[in-house]
Amino acid sequence: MLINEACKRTGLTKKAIGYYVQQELITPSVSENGYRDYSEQDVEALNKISVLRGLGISAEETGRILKDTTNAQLQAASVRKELDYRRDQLKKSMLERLAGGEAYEEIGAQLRAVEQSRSITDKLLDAFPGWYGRFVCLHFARFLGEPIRTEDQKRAYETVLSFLDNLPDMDIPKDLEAYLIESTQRIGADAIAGMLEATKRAYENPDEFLADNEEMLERYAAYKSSDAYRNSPACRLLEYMKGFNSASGYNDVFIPAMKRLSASYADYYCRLESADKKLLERYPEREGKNGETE
Amino acid sequence: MLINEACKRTGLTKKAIGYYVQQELITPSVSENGYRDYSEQDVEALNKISVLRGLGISAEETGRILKDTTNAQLQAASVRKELDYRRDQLKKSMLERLAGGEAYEEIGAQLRAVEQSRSITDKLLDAFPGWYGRFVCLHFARFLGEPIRTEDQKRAYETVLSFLDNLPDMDIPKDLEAYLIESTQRIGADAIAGMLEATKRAYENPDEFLADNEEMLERYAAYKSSDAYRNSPACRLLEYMKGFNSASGYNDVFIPAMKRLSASYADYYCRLESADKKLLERYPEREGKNGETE
DNA sequence: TTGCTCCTCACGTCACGTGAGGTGGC
DNA sequence: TTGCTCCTCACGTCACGTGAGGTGGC
Repeated sequence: MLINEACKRTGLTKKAIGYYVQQELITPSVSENGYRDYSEQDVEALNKISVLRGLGISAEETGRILKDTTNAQLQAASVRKELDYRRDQLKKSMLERLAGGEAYEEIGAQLRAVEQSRSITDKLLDAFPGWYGRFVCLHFARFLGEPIRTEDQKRAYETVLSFLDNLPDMDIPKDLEAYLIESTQRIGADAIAGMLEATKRAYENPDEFLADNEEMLERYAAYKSSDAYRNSPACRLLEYMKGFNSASGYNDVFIPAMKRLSASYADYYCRLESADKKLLERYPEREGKNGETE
Repeated sequence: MLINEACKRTGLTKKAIGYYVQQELITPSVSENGYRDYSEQDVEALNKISVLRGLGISAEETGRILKDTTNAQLQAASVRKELDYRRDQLKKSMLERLAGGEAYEEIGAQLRAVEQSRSITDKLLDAFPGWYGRFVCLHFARFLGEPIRTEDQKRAYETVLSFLDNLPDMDIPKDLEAYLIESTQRIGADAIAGMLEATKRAYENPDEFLADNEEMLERYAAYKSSDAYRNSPACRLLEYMKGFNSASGYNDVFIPAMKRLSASYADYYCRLESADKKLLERYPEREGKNGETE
């Protein structure tokens, strides 16, 4: 079909469609007279593009999402938006307070904290693949709300940024990476937030958690020491990541810097350690369930 | 001071400052050698600009806010952001659902509803001055979440848009407009949302409301029939608006179209009418407390 | 021929970023 | 002279919008 019909069927303008063609989000065939011929698949893709663009996703990321057969890209976009959204929520309340008479300086300081948090979470999401990146990103986002006040925090912030900038590619074996992405492609931001909440309750009341979930923990411990687990990709992935976290400096550089940067993270880490100790007393064969993401 | 120092003191880049100078958000003096000389006031303004831009306000609107001695512009920006924020909240959940496997078509329909709601609230905010615009805007925003499904709704939507586009300037007498803006410049989006909530509770349970607030209503009725009220700018403003709402077609065109556009608004209107009737029975001298904004 | 569609430039928008090339002050 | 700062100008970015001018099909 010609462009006018494609416009009618998608609600897009000629210019917009032209732009997507130029950016190669779609590649309609060209007839002899030079007119472009849009197929049904093109229209379908254009409708998706229209929705994704309307949801605030860039043309480039839209392109990646359309090409992606897993939905890892869509999940990543969703997490990015989730974080954007939280930041906008904070910004909106800042504007509200500004309109209510609060000083520009105070708001400015909080605004800087928000931007700093953003650069860290953005880099985290890029640094780690698939669901793991989404998890780490949302996990640390919770501790990055405080403005930087001391010189030590500033240095810690710089350390974190340069660590993430220089982090080598994880280079997960292809089969394990495929396993990671496929097995977790349905786990969205909401589900991750729920898991983080559950973990939080667990480490805040470790005794209660141990009592309430005894059966589940028993089964988990049994599974962890079974042969089926030891041969599973999940186990190999975990081993691989532990290795990466030691070798890359994640454990020795990144985590300590995060503790210096964020008092709330330091506090969390401390509680987690003591909760983990209790868990180890009960189940000595396992070694730190949450240890992998600290 | 020279531009480099202005950069240090504000955290802005040379190019950004240059842009604000070009857009005349600040107008530093120029020395003989052609160098610009930034004053303390310029730095102060630049710091404000930096905050407002960081909060997502456009350079143009930032300029209006800086020039405005009342804070009507800042309040309007805050309301606009409040609505943006709500839309983004909806969009974020749509993206989440898309990532969770929901169909593009369904999400697309909801997205169109969001955009339609946006064009109406934007026009409302522009059409009415000061606090009144903010109030009307947030008021109607509550009823504009539903997608347009029928032809009749589509026509009603077009009617609403063209009504708002062709609405004549309210042309409030200068003294009344100044009164309106000044007396309400501290009422932000949060406060308005609270008032709308309270009104909602009142019309949903009119009997309870009448019983619980008897004293207040008595005083209000007494005030309304006092000479002090009749000579107040508040009274004249109300009279003026009633006249405008009759003459402009607000009552006869806009409100009926809104009822056809939004079932939830029609429902609200109906409840409001019956609640108002009860109020009139009790306090016959008054004529529709909420009538002014329907 | 007329009216409509398609095409390809080219320039505009918004809020800057990134040089290039030239000048001024120490 | 060197190194640093300031200036203006031009072009790039992102996702298109708005014509202009030319061609093609009925």
